[in-house]
Amino acid sequence: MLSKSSKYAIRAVLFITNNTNVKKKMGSKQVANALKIPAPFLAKTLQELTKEGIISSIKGPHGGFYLSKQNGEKSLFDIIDCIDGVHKFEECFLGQLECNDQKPCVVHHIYKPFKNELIDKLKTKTILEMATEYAKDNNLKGIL
Amino acid sequence: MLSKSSKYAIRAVLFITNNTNVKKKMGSKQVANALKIPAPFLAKTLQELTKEGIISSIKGPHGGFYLSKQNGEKSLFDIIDCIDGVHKFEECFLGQLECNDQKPCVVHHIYKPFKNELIDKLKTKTILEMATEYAKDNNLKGIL
DNA sequence: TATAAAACATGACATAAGTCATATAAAAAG
DNA sequence: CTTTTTATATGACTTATGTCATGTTTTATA
Repeated sequence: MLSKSSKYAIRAVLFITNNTNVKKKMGSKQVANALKIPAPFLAKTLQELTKEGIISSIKGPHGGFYLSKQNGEKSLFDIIDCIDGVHKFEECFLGQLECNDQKPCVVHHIYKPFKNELIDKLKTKTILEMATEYAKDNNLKGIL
Repeated sequence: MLSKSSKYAIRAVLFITNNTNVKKKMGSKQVANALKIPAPFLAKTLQELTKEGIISSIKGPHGGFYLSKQNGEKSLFDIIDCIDGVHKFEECFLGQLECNDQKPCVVHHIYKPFKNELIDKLKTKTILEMATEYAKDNNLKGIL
């Protein structure tokens, strides 16, 4: 469903959220290592996110990527929109051109509520909230 | 999530189920036209399904693809297994190497029940049952 | 038995997705 | 003001997926 780029982006942003602040930035290679993601590929992705204002970056020594307060108010949906575009969620699970309550594909009534719940969470929760939830569910203590 | 091939295959098999029998077969081009699927591509896919015994075919004039009684007892999961392989369903929605109840990704608890319900339906219901359900939900009368 | 209709088989081509490499620009630090 | 560190920008390369084209085999039918 999501492209690898989007998946990488989401995981990277959550990681950056939980491990940086304005004082303590992080290079793309560090993130790539921690998440086992190909480094040059992630670098490009992080740049796109920076351009869209979803994360922040500073060049030069002790530079790197970090999350500003403003950045934290964005949503994971914004990330997907930035990388893949939104249409990902509008397609029928089985690829039917038309698929709705009147002309449903054979898994429509299973897929629809999942999709709605998913989109709702991705849109409603902020990046900061998501990162906090992640840290809690995985028993991570504070900032690294 | 599913590849285009799998989606094409599932839709084609359901269509064939509802529109053929041993006496009345159907060419791959007809199916392709009806479903707006690229014809030569579908032809290849239908051949793979035939080889796996998921659908049946007869060569020569008035030949074509059709569903035998035996074929109808297979499941949509068998189709996916044949085309994509099963691992499609084993991956984390966000691509984490490890993702389970102890170390969940941020949408794990939304994705998991959906996946379970989906797999259960795809495995449990026969092709024939699925095709019947489809026809009913879409108000299709009998065989074409 | 010759012809035609269809599946079958193979492979070439196109496109997109993902990966990697190189060069440039900015900024901190000495 | 030079060096070093890091982001930024660009593009080449690889792989997988999807699309299309060609020829071969089988079988009904005339």
